[in-house]
Formats: sequence, C-alpha cells, structure tokens
Amino acid sequence: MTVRVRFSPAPTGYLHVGSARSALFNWLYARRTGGTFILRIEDTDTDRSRPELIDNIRRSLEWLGLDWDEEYRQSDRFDQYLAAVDGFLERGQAYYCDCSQTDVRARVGGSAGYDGHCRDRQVAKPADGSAGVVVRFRTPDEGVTGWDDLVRGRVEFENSTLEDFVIVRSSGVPMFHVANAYDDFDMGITHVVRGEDLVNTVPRVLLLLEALGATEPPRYAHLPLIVNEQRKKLSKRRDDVSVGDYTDRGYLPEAMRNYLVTLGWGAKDDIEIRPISEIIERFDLADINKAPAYFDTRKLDHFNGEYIRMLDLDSFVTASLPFAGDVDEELYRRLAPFVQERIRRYDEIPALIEWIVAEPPEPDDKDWRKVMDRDDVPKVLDLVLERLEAAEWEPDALAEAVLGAGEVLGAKSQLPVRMAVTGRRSGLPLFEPMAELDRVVVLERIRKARGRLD
RNA sequence: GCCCCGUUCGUCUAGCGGCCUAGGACGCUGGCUUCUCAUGCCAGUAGCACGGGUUCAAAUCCCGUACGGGGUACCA
Repeated sequence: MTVRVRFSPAPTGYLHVGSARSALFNWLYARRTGGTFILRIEDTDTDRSRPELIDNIRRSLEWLGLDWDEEYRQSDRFDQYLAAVDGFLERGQAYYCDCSQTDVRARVGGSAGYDGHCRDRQVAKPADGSAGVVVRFRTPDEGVTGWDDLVRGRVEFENSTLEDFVIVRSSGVPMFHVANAYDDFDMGITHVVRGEDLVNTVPRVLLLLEALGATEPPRYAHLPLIVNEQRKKLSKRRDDVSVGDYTDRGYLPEAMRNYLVTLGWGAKDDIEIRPISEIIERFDLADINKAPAYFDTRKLDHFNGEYIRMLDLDSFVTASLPFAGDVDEELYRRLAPFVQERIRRYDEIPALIEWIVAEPPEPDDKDWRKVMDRDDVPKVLDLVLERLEAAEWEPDALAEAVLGAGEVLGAKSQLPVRMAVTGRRSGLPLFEPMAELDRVVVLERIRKARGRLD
C-alpha cells in the first residue's frame, strides 16, 4: 500500500508553527515511506477564507523545504460534495432542517447540540435562494464509533453523544466534515496526521465515510498540541507564532524545521540536531508523544545558532547580508567570520557592527562606569592615543599599540579602548574591525572619551 | 455541564517489566581556552504528579485521586 498523506490548512490566517509542525510530520512520513504528500486547501468557510493567504501558506511551506506532490482546493470541488450529499438525502442518511440556531438553542438549553427536531418532519428541499434550511447528517442513536489512533491508541465515542450535525449550510455551501470525508476517500488518503484539537471530529467523519461507501477508513495519528507558557494551545491572537515572523527575525528554515521535529518526537539515539535525511530515516508516527509540548524559543535560538555556525563563509554572507543593514559587502565579508560565531539570529547583526559602519551607540551608564571609573584609565588612554598616532594601521600593530600601552602602565587597556571606540564593553574582536576605521575617526573617539573623564 | 485526552529534570525528549543508584539536549552555575563578548571543550544542577494494586521485579501493566489540556458552531 502506497502511503498518501495530506496537509489541510484552512486559509483563515498565516501558517503558524503548530500547523507547520503538522505539515512537517506529514511530509516526513511521506518521504520516509516513499509516499505522496498532498497539499489540500480546506476553504469551505467562504466567509472566513482569505484567498491571498493561500499564497502565504505555500511560501511558508516552501521556506521550510516541505515540497508537496499534489495540490487541491476544496472550493473547486463543491459540486462533488453536494452530489455526495444528494446521495445521503436519497438514502435517508441526511435530511433538511429549517430550525433556526436560536430555536435550537432555546430547545436544547445553553449547552450545545441538536435535538433531532427535523429528523422526521420531511422538510422539503428549499427552492433556490430560500434561506434558513440546512442539511443535517443522521447519526446513530446507539453503539460506539472508534478507531485505533497511531499516537493515542484506541479512542471511542458513544454515538449517543453525537448530534445530527450540519453538512450543508443554508447558503448551500458544504461544510468541513463532508468535504473532509469525501476528499480523504476520493483522494485515497491512507493516513491522517494532524493536531489533537481535531480528535472529536473523527467519529463524524468516520460515519460519513461509511455512508460514502468507504470500506477502509484512513489510519489516524493525532499529534499533541504545541502550547505557550500558559500551557494553552498556541493561538494566532495571543502568541506571536506565524512562520513568517521567524523568517523575518533571521531564523534559518533548517533550524526551525529541525527544532519542530523535537516537539513530540525524539530520535532514539539522543541526537537532536542532525541533517533532515537522517531524521527522515528515523521518523515514525508510532513514536510520537502524547503530551503537549511547549514551544521554547530559547532552545530554538540555540538550534539556530548551531545552524548558523555550520554555514560556510559564502553561504553565511549571502544569507545574512540582508539583515546587516547599510554595509559595503566586501567590508561585511571581512567581518563575517567574527559575526558568525557570535549570533544566534540574523537580527542581532546590526547591533554588532554599527560602530564600524556608522557611529558607536551611546554607552550604557553602568557599563561605562564599570570600565572607565578607574584612576589609571586617563593615563592609559593618553598613552594609547600617543602610540596610535604613530602605529601602522593594521590589526597586529593596533593590538600591539593598545595592549602594549597597558603592559607599560601595568593596567588594563583593551576594555577602556573598546568602550571608547565601540561604545560597548563587549562585542566583536577589537583590532581587526578597528583597522577598517580611519585613524582620525578612532583617535577622535578616544579623545572624546578621554574628555569625559576630566 | 457533557464528551475526549494527557502527566519522566524549569523546558524538549530517551525509556516501551530487570541493562535505570533514570540517559541526552536547552537553560542555569562553575572551570579551561581567550584582546571583551561569543565559540569550543570539561564539570555541576535538577525529574519518573500522588495513592493503591499486579509481579520475584514497575518510570514502564491495571485502578483511583489530583492537576492540566482539547472539544462542545450553519469554524476547521
């Protein structure tokens, strides 16, 4: 049996990390088994779907390196779903219902559900354009519907807890459950891999599948949710989680993808950071955890730093240059080796190089005092100034001039000079970048700092 | 309320009855390397939610409790 899996986003928002993880696990399973990975846009909610978001979702998947083999859009297939529903209607598996939502709520009480009011009322098929009539699927009153979930084991629902749910809106547009069941059947989906928030839709889809004549439903694997620090499902509103946000902040797709894999799954040999090919070799749906996982950006940052340091110089320069701001490319290339081992995200770059390509930042008061409030600092700066006037303008000579001054005076000289020239007490190695600056600029910065000491 | 589910270091995970005085990773702490910071390397820190069973033996199996989560739409 050839594996066929699908990632089925609704285009109602940007692709967020939870959905990305679902897509990733589907993709991994397809690639692992030599199966087919399908992208199916579930845009049956015509009010909420935003066509322009489809492109964003596709781009985010591409960014993550998740390539798909087939693509469908449910809005292209409404006719087929409706034809299937006609079959249900003819066979008495579904019926028209003209109850308003407020009527239903009044009868059923505050809690949700439907009381089957129209089951046998023989509500007529509405004439075109008439509002207020939906199609409901007739669910069994007894028995249980269950399945063996690849992640969670046996899950069962009492059919009595399932109300006759709506499958076609009064607008005539089919709803999620039918579209989902029809497509999984029609497309020969063998495994449904998605978030745990969808478990309770399975019995409905299973019933629909049966009504459709499917003899063998797909296997289901429900992934544990990715949660925020409050242990709640990641939400687009509360949490800053769209994949695009991460590309903007300078994360590498490989790092993001690798980190996402560790949420709910772990390789048996304890190696977390590894090439995607090795992950594909080892991945299996049966090994996925049941418990929710917290999306820890600190660990993501660590992964990203590791991936940044794995890059060769050319790749690093090409990838990070757009984040570096207004810099000459050749100059940036010379600084890049020092930058590369110091950052975990590309958006940290500007702060590291601003003293070289522009002006140093205004020093932090505490840092300034910590470095400069020493009796020997004025003497040190004076001597450094004197030696720098005459020094050959290249890194080794600059180091000798500055560090030598310290030795002569028996004082620390690197930190005060760093503070004077870069405006900070930490950062890139001092002398190589300093040699990129003009002598007059460096001398002026040191004199200015020296002036503040009197 | 009703339905479904989860629980191994602060966090992510390995573990699927003996190899576990529970392993790895992030974080944190300390050390070495070093022009600062960072990288790299080394060391340390901290956990099987609780209570009953089953078994010669339980983190691993069963039951209960507690806590947590998901769902409960003419969203998906």
